[in-house]
Amino acid sequence: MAKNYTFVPGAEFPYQYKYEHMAVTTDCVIFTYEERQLKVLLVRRALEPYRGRWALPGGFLRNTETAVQGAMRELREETSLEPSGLGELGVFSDPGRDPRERVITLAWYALVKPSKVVGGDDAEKAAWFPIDDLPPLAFDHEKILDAAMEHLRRDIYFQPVGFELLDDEFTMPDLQRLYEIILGTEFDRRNFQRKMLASGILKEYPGKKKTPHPGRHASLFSFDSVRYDEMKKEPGKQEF
Amino acid sequence: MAKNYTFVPGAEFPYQYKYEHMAVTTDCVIFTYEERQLKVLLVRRALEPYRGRWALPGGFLRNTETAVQGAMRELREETSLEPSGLGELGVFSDPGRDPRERVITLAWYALVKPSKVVGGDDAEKAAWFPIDDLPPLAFDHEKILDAAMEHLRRDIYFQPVGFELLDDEFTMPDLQRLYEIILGTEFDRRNFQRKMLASGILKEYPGKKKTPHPGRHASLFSFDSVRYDEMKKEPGKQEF
DNA sequence: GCAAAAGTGTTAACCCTACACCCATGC
DNA sequence: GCATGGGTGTAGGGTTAACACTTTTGC
Repeated sequence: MAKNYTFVPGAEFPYQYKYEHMAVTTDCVIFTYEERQLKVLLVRRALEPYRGRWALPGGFLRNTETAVQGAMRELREETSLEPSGLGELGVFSDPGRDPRERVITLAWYALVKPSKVVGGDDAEKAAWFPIDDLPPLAFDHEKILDAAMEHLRRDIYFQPVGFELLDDEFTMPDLQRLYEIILGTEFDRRNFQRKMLASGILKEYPGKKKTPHPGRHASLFSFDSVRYDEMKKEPGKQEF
Repeated sequence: MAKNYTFVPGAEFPYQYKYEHMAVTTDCVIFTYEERQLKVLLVRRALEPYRGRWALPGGFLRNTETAVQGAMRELREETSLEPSGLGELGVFSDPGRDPRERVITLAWYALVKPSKVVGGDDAEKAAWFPIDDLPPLAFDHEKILDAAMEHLRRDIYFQPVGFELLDDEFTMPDLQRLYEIILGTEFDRRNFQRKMLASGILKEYPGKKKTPHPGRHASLFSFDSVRYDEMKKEPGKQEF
């Protein structure tokens, strides 16, 4: 079969194809939960267009990597973060969404524990922003973020996403507030606790958490991953 | 800003770019439900690679259209079908999935009523196959189909997908069998009917359906889209 | 008449909801 | 001691799940 592309080193336009090809980028929406707030990781753009604006970490996909690998690489390069996996978010393909030329963006999302949050050394390059207090973003990244929030709201019914956003040990009120923020609702304390414990994926963790405010200290729990893996094998719809 | 691509008409490789670009295609998984079977629409490939094999309808994305528009166009060109909308399925980006060169495929899916099923005129070019009796497929299209089935199973909880797969009038046993096939489970006849009627999105339709087999004839129902639109506006998790 | 499929109603178990009281802690 | 927040138990309502008998139809 005849090759339908060629590479001409040194040419002004060295990547040459028989058929129309496209620029493809990946972007990542990385959430964490810290200080009772849902936060998202942004990077400051060093190049035009939108130079100086905050944007989702991401960049051009290389020809030898899968989309997930590309998203992971860009994320590592720009923020030193390496989540355990990326969930598929969607395709953003509006022909006018990038002023330079038509760019297809493959969006991904991940949840990380606050303990993995990058330090403040390069706060001018990468920083966490509360989801309800964001700076203006580059491109159509607001739209991508909206899609990510919607995915998060849907996933929380089927996967124990709460535990990927919290530190290894957490209190029941912390977990509850996280659910309330993501879903935009409120739960009864007692019913929430009962349902969570009944699901069987929590185990008690010795000790109490000191709170900075008055009131009884809350007990600590941790996510029982062994139990969860067993449950995943069993059939049936699972909710958390 | 300097242009980072150019077009050289007549050249062997007329599409030339400053940076690496990629071939992007769209593929569609179109389901219907007919003769008590879930079926999927396939087209026979006229060109290499995989010439003569059955494949999902799809093709190269053009630079002026969104991914959905491209998927719709290819679907129309290859199968004369125009579903009301396409749902996002995912990105297939394994570098080796196309033998010609690296191709990113954006996959979509839709549900159509059997009344829209294309006739047998060009059965050699496009045809419906039962989901559990498929010919060998081109590329990684089996993988795309698996992803589509999984999406269908998830969507059926939140959207009344059953009614997009059935004709305007249908019987309760038909609807039940459809749910059972998609979810791979069995339901109690009486409980299924009660739950469906309680959801309020069905209305009775005059007449009975003659069955080809012995047994009492089943009453007909239709989907109450007015009622459904009202319910969509109301808050709360809806299941069907 | 007989087998196959569809229509209908009742009961018990379970789950979810709403709600009240007590306990530990900081100030 | 008092305000704040956390831990626990229980009763009622609603939903789901299990189950049997009757009716209509083709052969």
